[in-house]
Amino acid sequence: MGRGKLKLELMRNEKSRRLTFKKRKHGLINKLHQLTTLCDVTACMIIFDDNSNYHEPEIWPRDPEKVRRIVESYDSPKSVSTFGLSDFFRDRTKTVDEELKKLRKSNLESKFPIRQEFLDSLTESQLREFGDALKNKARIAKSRIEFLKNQESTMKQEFSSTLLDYPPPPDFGNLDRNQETASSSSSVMNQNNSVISDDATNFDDRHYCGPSSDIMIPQHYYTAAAPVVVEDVVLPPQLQYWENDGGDQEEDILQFFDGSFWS
Amino acid sequence: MGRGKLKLELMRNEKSRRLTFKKRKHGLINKLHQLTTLCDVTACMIIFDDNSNYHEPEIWPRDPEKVRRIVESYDSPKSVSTFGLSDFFRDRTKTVDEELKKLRKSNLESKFPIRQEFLDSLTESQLREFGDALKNKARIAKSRIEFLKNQESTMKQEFSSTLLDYPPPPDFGNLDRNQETASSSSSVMNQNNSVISDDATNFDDRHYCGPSSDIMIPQHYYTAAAPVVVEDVVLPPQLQYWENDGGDQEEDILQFFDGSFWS
DNA sequence: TGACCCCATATTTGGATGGT
DNA sequence: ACCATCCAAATATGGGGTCA
Repeated sequence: MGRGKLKLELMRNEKSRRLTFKKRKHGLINKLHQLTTLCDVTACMIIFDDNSNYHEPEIWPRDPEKVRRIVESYDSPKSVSTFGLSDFFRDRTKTVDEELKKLRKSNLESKFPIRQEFLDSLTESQLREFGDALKNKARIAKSRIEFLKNQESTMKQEFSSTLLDYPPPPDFGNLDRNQETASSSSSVMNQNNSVISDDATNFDDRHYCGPSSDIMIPQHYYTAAAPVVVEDVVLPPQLQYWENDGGDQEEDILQFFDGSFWS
Repeated sequence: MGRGKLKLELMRNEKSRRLTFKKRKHGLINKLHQLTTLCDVTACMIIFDDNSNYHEPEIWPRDPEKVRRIVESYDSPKSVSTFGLSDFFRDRTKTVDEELKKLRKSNLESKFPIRQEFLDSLTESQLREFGDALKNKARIAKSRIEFLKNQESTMKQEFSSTLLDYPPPPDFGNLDRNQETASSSSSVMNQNNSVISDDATNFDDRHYCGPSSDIMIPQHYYTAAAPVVVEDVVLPPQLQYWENDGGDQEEDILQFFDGSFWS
């Protein structure tokens, strides 16, 4: 016996259809989970069981917040300003929350560079989540850049070459509902943990991506290319093994910290 | 040989990781497609390839419009008013579009009941799409109802029993940017293709769901229960086989037309 | 690099059965 | 109705190859 081959059409038998639905749904979610962890990609899925009433949609990841985040970054160009790294700081436990809030404030006050102490303070899972938030942010900015690039090229402005000029440091206005202003320097890790000081040369293939904060970034700054400032950052203890692993994959977690995403 | 067992962790080898990603992504999309067609559910998936640059997110279904629709109905309570059946009428070919526009107008002018000619005019795939749109609409209204039910029960109003009173016919204001007003009657198929005339009795387990149009529905009407008007509708030719099939599954397509969704 | 093909095995899953 | 378990067939997919 075993089983017969399966035609790709709606299953006529209600009972087996429901059973199959549950089995396959489970398998599908399992496989999506595998895909994301095996290949380090972010993904989400929404499944409505239209037939059974009184049933919530099945989603993956389980956390609706994550789904929302992914979905938002999917149609990012429309909602750049509404997505913020602050999402990462939501729904923390009280103590961790306090600690992070403090860290965040100090982080903001020090004008956006990612601080060594900040990274050190995170557990691995927090760091992963932080990385995800950065990924989302990077994607949003990147798609925005692409969008504006296309817009620019179709407009065929004769001034397009001037876009590569070094823009004046943007003033991002009030941050975190306080009254300080911040400079435009943005700090990210690079792959070999070395220093690349900002000499304001060869930045033609990099783009300013804005600070990691949920503030509204003036649109025209996205159109301008700017050098990426890279500081020397030591990996936090939770990720040290990525360094010493000897494999060719240490960029896995670091990748979104370096400039390759923006090339 | 063959292959070794696979640990559920990030694949260290970049090459095989990318390869696996492609294979599994394909398999996943395939399986999602199978799930939806086999079990008649609506689902969507978004996969970002964070590592490779210059790459759009992979989505399923292919049509971004459909993804958008599903996603919107996922967080429906926030966007009830922005989702409309009119989505179904977008991106048609010119001729079909004209025809449908006409049909739509006549449909609206006849105050929302689904017209026989309208259903007849659709191809099977169009009909399926139409069904999907209805499903979405139903889901949105249903979740709205659930939300308000909960709201109501938590408020523990002493007037809650009055919610079952028959509400006055709502005036939905201007429709389709024209100046006509419409009655509240909503027409749906029922399972055995028979007539259930509106006698305004035993409607306690049904709820008014609003017309199938992208107009803003006054919120308080959702809180009121109302009878569902059901007219006699013959299945369009494309779906006749569902009737004569003799199986126990003829409700498969009809289900979202009858009132069972609202019980 | 990507697109396909092969193949041996790992994994999924229809269908049946039994329990509640 | 649901759920768990079993089993064998069907499928997915690592790893390797070839071609362009």
